[in-house]
Amino acid sequence: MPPGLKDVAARAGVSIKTVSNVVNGYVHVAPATRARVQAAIDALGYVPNIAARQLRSGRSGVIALAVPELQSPYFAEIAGLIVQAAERRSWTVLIDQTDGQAERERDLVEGLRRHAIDGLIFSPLALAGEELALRDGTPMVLLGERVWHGPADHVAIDNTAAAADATRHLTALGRRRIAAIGVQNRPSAVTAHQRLAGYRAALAEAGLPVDPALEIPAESFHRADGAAAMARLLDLDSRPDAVFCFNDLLALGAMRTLLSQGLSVPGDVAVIGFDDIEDGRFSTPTLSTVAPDAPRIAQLAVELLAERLGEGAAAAGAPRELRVDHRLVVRESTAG
Amino acid sequence: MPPGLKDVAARAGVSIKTVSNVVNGYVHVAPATRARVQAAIDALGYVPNIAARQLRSGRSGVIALAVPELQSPYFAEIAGLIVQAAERRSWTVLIDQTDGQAERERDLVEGLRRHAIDGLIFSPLALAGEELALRDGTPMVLLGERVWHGPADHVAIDNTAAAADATRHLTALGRRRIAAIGVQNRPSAVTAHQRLAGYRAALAEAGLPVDPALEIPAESFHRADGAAAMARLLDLDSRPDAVFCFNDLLALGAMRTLLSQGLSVPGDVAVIGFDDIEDGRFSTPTLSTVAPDAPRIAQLAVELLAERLGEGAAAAGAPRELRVDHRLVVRESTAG
DNA sequence: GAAGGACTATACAACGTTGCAGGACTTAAG
DNA sequence: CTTAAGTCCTGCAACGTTGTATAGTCCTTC
Repeated sequence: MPPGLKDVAARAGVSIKTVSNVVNGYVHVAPATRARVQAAIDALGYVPNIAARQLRSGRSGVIALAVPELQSPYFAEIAGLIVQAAERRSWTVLIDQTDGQAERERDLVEGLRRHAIDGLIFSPLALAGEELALRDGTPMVLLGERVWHGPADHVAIDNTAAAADATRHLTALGRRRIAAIGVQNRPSAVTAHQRLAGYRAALAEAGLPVDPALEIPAESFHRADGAAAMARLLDLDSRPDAVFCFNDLLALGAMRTLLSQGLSVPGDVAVIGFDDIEDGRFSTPTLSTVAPDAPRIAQLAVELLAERLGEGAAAAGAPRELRVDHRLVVRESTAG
Repeated sequence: MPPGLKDVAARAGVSIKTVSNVVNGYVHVAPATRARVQAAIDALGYVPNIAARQLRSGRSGVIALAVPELQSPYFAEIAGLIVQAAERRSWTVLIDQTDGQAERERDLVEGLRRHAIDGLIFSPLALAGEELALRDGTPMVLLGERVWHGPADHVAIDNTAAAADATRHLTALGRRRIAAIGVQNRPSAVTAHQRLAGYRAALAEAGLPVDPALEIPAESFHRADGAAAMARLLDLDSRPDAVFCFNDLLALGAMRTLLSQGLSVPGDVAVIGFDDIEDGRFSTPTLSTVAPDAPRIAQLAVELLAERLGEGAAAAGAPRELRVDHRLVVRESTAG
């Protein structure tokens, strides 16, 4: 029903291939012919059929982005930024939610969509290591720490250093009983492991003991988990005077528990989070946090993919691991 | 490079079409043949090529969802729900951010992707009315109030009634100077118009005057806009004792300004929002709001699209407009 | 014992596009 | 004047899939 090259060609009185050449900006087309073809294109409202183009060329112009969940502000922000970065290369981004389920992550890597996408930007939660190696030739960029050594590029901040920075900020304020919220034991929870490591390192640096009772696990990284974890901390004989939460949502949940118990933040307990989501800039009190350079993460992820998709040279190089900066953002929840 | 029907057929010693029949679950295939073909499929790791399938059938199995911005929790939630609903029909959702720019909305409706998607769920911000009529045969479902009378289905809550409910809640608490934040004059800002209408209706109902000084505009519906609008209200000679914000982000921003000025919520000023995003359940104080039945909106939108995509009958019916329920959620920001 | 139907499998064409090979013509170089 | 190079355009084949048409086999049923 919609017009194809054939219809345009008929109207302009040229061959199908010539129309194709005009559409693709091939140089050796006489200006007069080009104009005539263009007029026909405009008149008919011709739009190239992507499916046919892809079938022919193998490229779809679509990259997939797989994140655990869009509802989480951090991932929503990253997604938005990646869409913008991809747009500059006129790529379309197909966003997938894995809900952190291994099965869905696997489906994505192996599954139906394999032909439909040129590349994949993946923020794995459940899958770790070699399981991801299943993927065939399609280039993949992983967001987050390097969890395996297959042929995929990585873009991440230095989680351990960043967590240490956050914790060090608390020790510098003179806090002595500093809790951590967000510990996860699953082997694939690399991010949590590294933030825990950074936390412990900063404690050691300040000569403070590591107290297992202050390291609170969290099933997932949502406000409710943070609220529940804080409640557990308040049940302790001697409650902490500061908390480092492995992300901002946990921190917001923790603050909610503190404030609803009549405690003051940062008076009684200082709270610091991780991610610098917008919520933390408008909460009461505003939330101190560690801000990863999210725009840069997005930009680099897309660039790495573009290199892999580029012709020859860079396409086959060794997997790369790129570090992105982070910075400490001090707000009311830890400020004097 | 990846195996096709041809390769599977060769390995199983059958025709290409027979493999196709097995893949598509055609009934009249002898069990033995089916098993042999399936074995070949598994052995080769065959995955159907969607592009070819689409080229042949005209259907891509992809629907597009266009929202103003993913960063906004309400849209992120809707997007997540729609992805889930679409998954049950094994559709893939292509999420587009329009950033509320007319041009991007237009591109989407007319543009390149026209062939690539079977249907479109659209939450328009900048475009109104007949401009959307440009779209050819592709079915479209609009989220939000009916802004035109072209051939598209609509799914929305009754914004006017919901806004009146929120405002009525404030009058019932005995508040007399009730402000509104989020007024927009653009003709396409239908949602804002209707919430304003509901607000005014509830004031009238309570015998309160409409005071233009209390109707504060907002460029967009983000926390920063809410914070700025609240600051303007606090500059008034006599400040309001309650605020109805047209969404929760505005409300969170407004609360931030109030609390940072040392005012109490709801003691000095009661605040109510709209959307029931998660942030409001963990803010301090927790935020009263109007909760649209988002899961139902998502479900209906996908169902309507499915009907239009279905064979014959329902596909060509008159455009429908579906109402979804909402309910008032009272939390600390308005509770005694 | 013949006619009809259900079952099983195949071949061919087509979807809309682009790469390749090549033809016809023009201009520049020797 | 011949050859080479450049320009402009065209036809054919192929990408991987599925709908239609067809044909052979086997089982009913009268």
